[in-house]
Amino acid sequence: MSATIKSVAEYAGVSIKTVSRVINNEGTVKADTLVKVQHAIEALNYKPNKAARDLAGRDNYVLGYVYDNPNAYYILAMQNGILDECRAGGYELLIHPCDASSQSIIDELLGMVQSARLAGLILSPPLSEMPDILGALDDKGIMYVRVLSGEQAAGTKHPCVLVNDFRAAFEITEHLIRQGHRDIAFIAGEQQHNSTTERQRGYLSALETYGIDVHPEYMLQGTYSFGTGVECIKELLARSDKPTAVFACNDEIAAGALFGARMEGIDVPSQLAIAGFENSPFSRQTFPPLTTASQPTAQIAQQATSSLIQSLQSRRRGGDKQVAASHVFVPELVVRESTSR
Amino acid sequence: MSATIKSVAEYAGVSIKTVSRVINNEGTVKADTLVKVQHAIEALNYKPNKAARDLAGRDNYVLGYVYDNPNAYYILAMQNGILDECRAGGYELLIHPCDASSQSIIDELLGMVQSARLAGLILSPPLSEMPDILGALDDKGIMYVRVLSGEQAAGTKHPCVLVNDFRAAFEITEHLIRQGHRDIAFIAGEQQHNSTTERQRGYLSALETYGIDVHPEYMLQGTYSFGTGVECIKELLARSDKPTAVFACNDEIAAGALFGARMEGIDVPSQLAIAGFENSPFSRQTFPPLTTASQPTAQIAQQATSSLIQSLQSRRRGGDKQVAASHVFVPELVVRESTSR
DNA sequence: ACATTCAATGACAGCGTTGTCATCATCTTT
DNA sequence: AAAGATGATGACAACGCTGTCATTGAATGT
Repeated sequence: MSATIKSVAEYAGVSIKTVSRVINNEGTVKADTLVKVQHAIEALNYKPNKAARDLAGRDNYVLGYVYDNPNAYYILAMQNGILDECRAGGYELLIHPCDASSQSIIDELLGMVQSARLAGLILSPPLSEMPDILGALDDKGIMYVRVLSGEQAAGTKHPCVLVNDFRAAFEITEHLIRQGHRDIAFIAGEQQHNSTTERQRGYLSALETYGIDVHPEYMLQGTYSFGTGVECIKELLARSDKPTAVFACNDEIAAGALFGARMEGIDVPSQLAIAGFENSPFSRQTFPPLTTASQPTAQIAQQATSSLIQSLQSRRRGGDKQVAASHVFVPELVVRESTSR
Repeated sequence: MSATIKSVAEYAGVSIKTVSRVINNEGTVKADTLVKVQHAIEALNYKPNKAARDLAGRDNYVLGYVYDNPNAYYILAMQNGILDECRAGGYELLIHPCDASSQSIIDELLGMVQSARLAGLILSPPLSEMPDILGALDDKGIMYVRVLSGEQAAGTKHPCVLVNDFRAAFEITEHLIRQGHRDIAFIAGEQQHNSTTERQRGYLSALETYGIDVHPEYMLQGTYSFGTGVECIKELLARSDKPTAVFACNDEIAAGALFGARMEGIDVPSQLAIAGFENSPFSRQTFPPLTTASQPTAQIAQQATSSLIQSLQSRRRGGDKQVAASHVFVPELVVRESTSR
């Protein structure tokens, strides 16, 4: 049927082990041998058999994506990005939704890694920000890559991909200020997500930069849900000193706030400006559409996955324990009608 | 580390081949031997090694989920249902988004099945309704299960799971009629989806049952998108004989219609009733929330997957070519405020 | 020139299953 | 009772790769 390592070896006139060295980038192959083998691989359109590699090697060519996040759009975008890179690198993906607040979450993850002999994990918030989990993985020598909120790499030996929520939140707040708003409320999601506190920091920093006093009563906190938006906006609009703008921690909260405002008979944007975060599809499907910040989730996922695969390869090659690279993405401001004057 | 077929065989005092027969349900094992082996498996907590099975067997323990559908909630719900069953049956899942209208779609699928040695495919609309694709798969002897719109099984040798869109659409239309509406518009999505025509049939059948004349100008057609809802509602509201109710083929269209109505200054539900279909999360996140029909997508996916796995097993056992079972689900009417009087 | 080291390569044994074919015990049939 | 058919089981190779260790040839040091 399809080419095997043996046929490639014969074609190139070397042993199968040398071909194995080439496909695994072991780096101990002479330059001209390397070329010969690569030619043979190309000529025969050889693809290593995953089952055989899994069976013979120490761990399987399978990565795990672990998440605890109700946001379907986010998950799907992450997943698609991960899948693209997995396919390119010959890996499979095991998808594992879980409950981060569960007592047994650590055992669950360790058990999963062991029983499926996973090569590595991709962690997105909030799991990527839980020291206990990371510590347990480190102890067992499990490879992983983290996607999380932050501005610069915390020097670990594991790669990570950062999303600069601080900066983006600053820009959204700045946008509202430039529209003339001074009474700007902030509705937060779960505090356990680092992105929540980062976005809050960005909000506060913008207020400070523009010399606007912080109004603690304007800062509310709930969950990343439509319901939180509805409740919080009601609370805000019940005040005698209503805010004129709201920055919600994500689009779902913002959509809820929009809904709530409308129920109270408040028009958006003329009486109240609302901004969200994430640029999820339904930020375009509200009336009016939401100003938000767009993060290239699929691209972030690709970057994370390819970093992980690279670490995996370098470890197999001999384990240079150097600090892994990290990448930073800054979400981009998207202005729509929910904040227009 | 963990138990292998060999350790189970020793423990049970049989050969490894007999253990293999047991775990594959080959059925040629004596009753008491069977019990012995099952005990051994339980005692040692034995799980067959997937890589070894893949390597030794004819095809891999991997199923493929192929889809062409922009609806994140639907896909994720399908996927979760499929994953649950896969895990239970020891299968992996390969996820493959694709473009159903592509010229090379058939080659793409066949190539994928061959190169990943997939055991079978799970097809959702519109792919599950394309005769060319099904024919090509049949020719190659590729196993698959279909999820599609319909009322009863088309007797094929492949299992299928049906969603009775006709019935549910009838009920939605009936609900509108009972609310006193007679001028009910219908906004369709892509005609290539069987569900579109089924829902349309249900709509027409309800009108007929209640002796209401069909008004062809009230029947519009577009895509399953927010934009279609916006455009179609504008067209409908521009008429002198405006409809008093709209049944949109899915929630996304309905949300667009709601949006469009509001832009035209029409209140929902007092001036116009709107119903959607699907019960996707954002049918709850519009103002007012949408009346819709709820289909248990994850459950449908589970049923489909377990049917497929069963077919696979029975084929391995000797290939009784009997007509495969099919299951029917009827989406359930969910009444919310967008149609209240 | 000779011993020593090191880089490059190969031979070969697994990895844990399934498929094929052979074997053996047990029924039927005549 | 002998022959054949049938059912249950086992021995063993094969699947395609990686890990280990041995071997080769060239470079280095003295």
